[in-house]
Amino acid sequence: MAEKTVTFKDTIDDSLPTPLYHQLYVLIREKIFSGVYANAVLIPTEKELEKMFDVSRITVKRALDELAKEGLVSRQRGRGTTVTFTNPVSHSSGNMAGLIEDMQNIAKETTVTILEFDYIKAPPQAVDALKLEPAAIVQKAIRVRHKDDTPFSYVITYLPEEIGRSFKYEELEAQPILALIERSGIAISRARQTITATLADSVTGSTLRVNIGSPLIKVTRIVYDTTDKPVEYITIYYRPDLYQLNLDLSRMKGLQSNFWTAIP
Amino acid sequence: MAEKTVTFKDTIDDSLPTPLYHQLYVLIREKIFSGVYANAVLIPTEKELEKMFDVSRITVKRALDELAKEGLVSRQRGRGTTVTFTNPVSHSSGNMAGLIEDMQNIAKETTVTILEFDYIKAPPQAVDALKLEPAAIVQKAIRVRHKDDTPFSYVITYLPEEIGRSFKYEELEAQPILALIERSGIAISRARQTITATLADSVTGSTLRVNIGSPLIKVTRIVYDTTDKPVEYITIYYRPDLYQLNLDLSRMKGLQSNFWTAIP
DNA sequence: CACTATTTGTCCGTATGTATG
DNA sequence: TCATACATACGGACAAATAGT
Repeated sequence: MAEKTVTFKDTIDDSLPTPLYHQLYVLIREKIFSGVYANAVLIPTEKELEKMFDVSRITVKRALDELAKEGLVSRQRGRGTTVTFTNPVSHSSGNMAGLIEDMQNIAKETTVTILEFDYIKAPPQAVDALKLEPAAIVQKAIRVRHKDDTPFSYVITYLPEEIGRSFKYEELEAQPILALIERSGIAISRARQTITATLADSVTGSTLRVNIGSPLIKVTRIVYDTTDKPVEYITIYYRPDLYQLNLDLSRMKGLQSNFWTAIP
Repeated sequence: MAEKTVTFKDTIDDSLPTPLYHQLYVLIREKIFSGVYANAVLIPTEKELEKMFDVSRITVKRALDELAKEGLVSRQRGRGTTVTFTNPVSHSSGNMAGLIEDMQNIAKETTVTILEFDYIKAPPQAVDALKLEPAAIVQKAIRVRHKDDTPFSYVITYLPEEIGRSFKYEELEAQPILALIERSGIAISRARQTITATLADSVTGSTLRVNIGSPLIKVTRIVYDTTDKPVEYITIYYRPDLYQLNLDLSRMKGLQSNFWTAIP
């Protein structure tokens, strides 16, 4: 029986744009999040990490200091570095309705700031998604959603002009956009959503208060009405440390539910 | 009516670990992927970018050179820099069955390499997910899935020992792991899956052939049998430039399907 | 209560990479 | 291309806090 014992040796790469201390920071942080370094346990000492990754102590120290600054570890001289983060284990929150209903619950617990609200010539991706004429006008809105004063999502929406005109700037602050769309007499039937990962740039990074180059969950969604006409094109960036997408799958009936959970 | 015309001025941040040329590279790349800079159009000249982001020409040049090296743009002296990438617009691939069935289709079009295969003392997150005794033994396997010789996913699976022992190392190369679990007499009923974003570290980065610090989609899944006993704990890292998660949502019946699509 | 090994905090000198003008 | 400034990374030295003998 072939049971190979592969020693899992992590390495960091010197021939890359990202600084070593940041690579190390990411690597250790990932171990904390994934539970390899569990809460309250001592992680390897500076000297050990120095040998493990073949870098200088200054580099190790800086990586650990950054982790400490983010509150993921606590450092004490003479003692070592301990993890101060309990990774959120599989939340078994009960089943929920679909995303559309769920979004209205999120809206109740969070606040919205509007960064941009404008009618513009539709950019190519909006023309494509909303099946518009090339020079069509769309309503573009950029909103940031906060929970307890911490921003967790950056939302760009494009609506066909006639739908956008059915509500005012001020209403967007108080109500979810799907509710406003429905109020204008449109019956929403389905949505197609794509989930991927990207890096924070200067705009999303500073707005969501994360470093440029931090990972973000990117969700793109096109919402259709009952006549299969696209009525909303939306792009959302989520902070993965604050929000995650959960899916419940079932063999019998296909997907059951999906919902976002806050990470405490 | 308050129609503010917000000039969307992107900036890059000097007070950050990532080099400026790399921040600029990420920023422009994102514009290309999102369709702001569509295929075949000229992007701003070096001098314009220099002024837009308030950096030196050397920095701009390096960012554009990196984009050219990746084949996203084409540079011609005296002409400018043109985008040579068509962003994949909403694939309307027909509806599909749930993830469990879909994975078997993926298996047919791709190849698997096993990096690690071992029986080890369960790490804390596996103990928690699989509801094991603290010192229990689990089968840990790390596999990389390729499509056309390009790696697109890095998969870590943990199985309770008795399930793992029901098949051999060699079988894992040929068959999807869920099929092997079912063959051992276990009836799979449901799964809970969490999707988030993370950064490539040295291991995932080099295996998936992306730079350290590149964004990756991270999926964590716990699969349960019909008695609600967890039978598999799995973590997958996907390259977001090659694979995306798609969800079809419906107001009436909850989620309809979810599937991964390759990006051409 | 020292004594000691361990571990982190602070500092220095130097070499290299990044970015500006 | 050059000169300059700053960040990154290295090796080393010493100080201060901690835990165990």
